[in-house]
Amino acid sequence: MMQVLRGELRERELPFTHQREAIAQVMFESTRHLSADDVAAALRQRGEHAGKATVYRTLALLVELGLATEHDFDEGFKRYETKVGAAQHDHLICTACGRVSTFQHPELDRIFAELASEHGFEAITRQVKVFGTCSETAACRELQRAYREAGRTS
Amino acid sequence: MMQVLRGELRERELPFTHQREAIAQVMFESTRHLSADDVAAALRQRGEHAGKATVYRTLALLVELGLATEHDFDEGFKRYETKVGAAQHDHLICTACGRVSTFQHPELDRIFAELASEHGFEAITRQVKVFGTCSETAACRELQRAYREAGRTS
DNA sequence: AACGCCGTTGAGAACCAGTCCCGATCAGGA
DNA sequence: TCCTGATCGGGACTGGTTCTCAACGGCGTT
Ligand SMILES: [Mn+2]
Ligand SMILES: [Mn+2]
Ligand SMILES: [Zn+2]
Ligand SMILES: [Zn+2]
Repeated sequence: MMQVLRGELRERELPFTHQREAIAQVMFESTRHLSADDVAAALRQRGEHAGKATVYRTLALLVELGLATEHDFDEGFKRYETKVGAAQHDHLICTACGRVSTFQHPELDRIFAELASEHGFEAITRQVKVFGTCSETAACRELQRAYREAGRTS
Repeated sequence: MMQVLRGELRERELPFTHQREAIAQVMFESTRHLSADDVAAALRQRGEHAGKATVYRTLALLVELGLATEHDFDEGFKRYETKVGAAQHDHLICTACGRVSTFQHPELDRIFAELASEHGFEAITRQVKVFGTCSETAACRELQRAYREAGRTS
């Protein structure tokens, strides 16, 4: 797993440093959406440390190498997610409780491929996010009801 | 057109101020994706003025009222776009030249409606963005070629 | 037309995620 | 082991956005 990173770095003649290894380790071992602070905290928890500039630089590098993706869930900061051994998926974000759930839809790949070729566009990445309210908590369900009623009358 | 704003504000018992009118005017008269600075500049050009706090507050209000949408095209700041008299659409963003083009796909609405009901989710807004390279300029087309070749070999 | 309530406005300070600086350190090939 | 160029990191800095709070202005009432 770490060999993937080693290989990508060697290919570009970039050094495989302790910090890059540790940060990649944190990313590869989690399936969650981690902020830069989350990564720094995870490092501390294993007795490692990296300056915040290095954390940001390395996360950007992992994205560049195709080993992670960057997300903005409208929280005021970015989150990162491993792409190693993970299926492509998109996100549903609950604006009430903040929960992020994922989905895969078999038709989306085809649709975006069609769109790109129609527009003479070479698609590299896509961001598909649906914001709304989930039904996990009573508060979220309450907001769902309120929103549906408002939609009917306005 | 301005009556739409007047009505939404009255309904919520919010005052219809000169600044809100001027900023909404700027938004409604443009079909482009405007930053807060763009809005302030457009105001200046018509001899009007609003403090930056007011610009941000009013843009957020227009989004809240359903009269505008907010976009993040990874430029480090947000952009806003009128929703009054505009068809729903999504965006293709060229990471080489920054151009943003739009598209509509007839199947997307159905797909997101299905997804939402499958997940017990009440969808309010969606953000669909495709990042890549367009074919508008020679530089963009050059990057398209480079990217396709890299994709074949890596 | 004047009054009064209360939300709005605006100049600037504050905030904060992310970037930059640059001297010390390190990876890794010779 | 040596050498060199890239990386690291603490802290300063940036810039978009939000906050503060006294002055102001809608707008319903009288
Ligand atoms: Mn995810
Ligand atoms: Mn648009
Ligand atoms: Zn929820
Ligand atoms: Zn382009």
